[in-house]
Amino acid sequence: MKSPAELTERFRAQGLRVTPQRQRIFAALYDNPEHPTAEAVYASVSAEMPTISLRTVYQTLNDLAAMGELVQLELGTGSARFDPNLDGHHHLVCDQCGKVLDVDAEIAGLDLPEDRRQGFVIDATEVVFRGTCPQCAARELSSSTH
Amino acid sequence: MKSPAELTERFRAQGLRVTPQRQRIFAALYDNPEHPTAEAVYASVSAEMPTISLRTVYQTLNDLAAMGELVQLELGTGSARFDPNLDGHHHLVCDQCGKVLDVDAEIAGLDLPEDRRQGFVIDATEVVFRGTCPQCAARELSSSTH
DNA sequence: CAACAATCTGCAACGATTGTTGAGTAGCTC
DNA sequence: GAGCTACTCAACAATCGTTGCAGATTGTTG
Repeated sequence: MKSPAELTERFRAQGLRVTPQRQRIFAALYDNPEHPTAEAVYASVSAEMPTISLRTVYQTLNDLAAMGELVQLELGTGSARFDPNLDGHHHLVCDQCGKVLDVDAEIAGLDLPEDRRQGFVIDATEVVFRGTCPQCAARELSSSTH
Repeated sequence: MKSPAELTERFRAQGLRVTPQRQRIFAALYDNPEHPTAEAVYASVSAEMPTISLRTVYQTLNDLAAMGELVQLELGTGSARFDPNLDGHHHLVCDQCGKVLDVDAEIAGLDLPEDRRQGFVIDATEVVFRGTCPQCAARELSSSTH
């Protein structure tokens, strides 16, 4: 994702204001480009700015998503996750704990032939690999041998 | 998905009872193998059995999902959708209206190489094509020329 | 610096789903 | 067909993630 400075410019260019809250959110996303939930971003920013509201975090994340500066993922893990990585890529999702990791591999043949699109205009193609992460697998193992 | 008669057997085999409510739900899914939400199934069954409760529909759909007789899809469309089609297949999702269609095409090369799995045990691979369905595209067009 | 509009916050509300309770109904087995 | 027990219903509450709202606050522009 863009640097906080670049995002600041983009916000101004759109007539959006650059508040301290937003700057902290930019920084939090830039420092920690995982797939945070809104709650996670809130927790991170709250540490430095205890008065910020969760509402503001949602607001800013939505603004960023609307501008295409991050992607909102809906992976059925309960809450939305925001992905600052804009390069086309795919995800590994742990069904146990909801963890999301990026897949570092090209996946070929993802183009849906015209005659299979049923009239849809396709904007994005996502591949989700669901399974169990190493930590959860270990936890399962230890509880079953117990 | 299995026929109502087969589901009846499977329920009995599991020690679950086969009530008229459940039978109607089986039939509704069998007749109309779209990707209904719980609410949609409820609406469909309510037409014939006005006293059925949404609670019962959720219960039965969850039972079916637990038995593997249908798949619960989480596509970020607000509510869960239940997919009676058990063959490995993929989905077209309309970002505007939330409609979900099956993709009738094999997609090759979906195997994630061992060295890209980051320790995950992969159970399932889903491909989601997101875009705009013909109806929503038409609606957009007519409202913009207006 | 003043003024205006955008933003922030705290709280209430929302939609989807599940828990609970208790009373009534009715599968299923013998 | 009787009895056990699962199931259903209804009504309501609660949960969780997210968004709407009102009033106070504050970037930003001239």
